[in-house]
Amino acid sequence: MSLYTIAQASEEVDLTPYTLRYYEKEGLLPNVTKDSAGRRKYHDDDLQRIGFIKCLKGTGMSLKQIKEYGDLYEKGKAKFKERNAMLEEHREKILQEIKTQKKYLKMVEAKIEMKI
Amino acid sequence: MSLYTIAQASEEVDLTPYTLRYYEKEGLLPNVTKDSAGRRKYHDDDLQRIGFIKCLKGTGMSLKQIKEYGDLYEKGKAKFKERNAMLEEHREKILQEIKTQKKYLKMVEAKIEMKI
DNA sequence: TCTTGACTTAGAGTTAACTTTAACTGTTAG
DNA sequence: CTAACAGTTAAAGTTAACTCTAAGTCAAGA
Repeated sequence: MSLYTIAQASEEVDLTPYTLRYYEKEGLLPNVTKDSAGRRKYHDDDLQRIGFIKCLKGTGMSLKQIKEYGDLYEKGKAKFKERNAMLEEHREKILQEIKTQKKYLKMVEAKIEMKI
Repeated sequence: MSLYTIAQASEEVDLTPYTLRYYEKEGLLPNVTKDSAGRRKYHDDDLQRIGFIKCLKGTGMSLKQIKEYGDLYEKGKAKFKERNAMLEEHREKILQEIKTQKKYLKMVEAKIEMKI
């Protein structure tokens, strides 16, 4: 299968239909098409894009920034540099965040071991 | 020094005075005292507690849950088991989150390397 | 044909976590 | 003594990211 209704796409990417429509309204999913009755049809490309949106969001990027990234993506090669710079900056943020999480993990473990 | 005004405490823990008052209102800081003029005085204990709140919050625990944990903490030894169970569950959540972050990091790095 | 159910829209409502405002009080420097 | 300042309170406002409602459309099955 390579076309999905909103319910199927929703299932596939584990986001509610509400959220998918919201992302689209916010301009994060510019390529979702509609059938003759006006119902959304999601393509594999759309699902991949949603997967990457979830990745960016899950690592703390705001929807606003994700839209900026997506907008650059839409402009193709012309904006490749700018787009990759965003990703590289974000990569650093993730690395930093993992470090912080590890530090916090140690704090929680210390508290567990404290037994008071 | 071992007593801090709200401004000093705020500086120390890197949260605004607004946030400190808000945390207190939400019951997360039950031991902050006031001087004769009604102004808050933060003790080292309070700062430590705020530090641990930041740890829990930074690893995705909601203020509501943090309050629950704090409330158990206030009950001392009586609630030690329950409290530690919370921490151990949270520990698993952090471990899972670190895994997810690493997966997402790989996705971002793959996208950077893609050069398209 | 009727009705059921999944979709559509615009716009309102919700939640968490702050953040600010307004009106006020007590402390301190000149 | 007084002006500036740092604090106080209750309550309203803000923001991000959903989440839901209401009113309507369309296709498919009994």
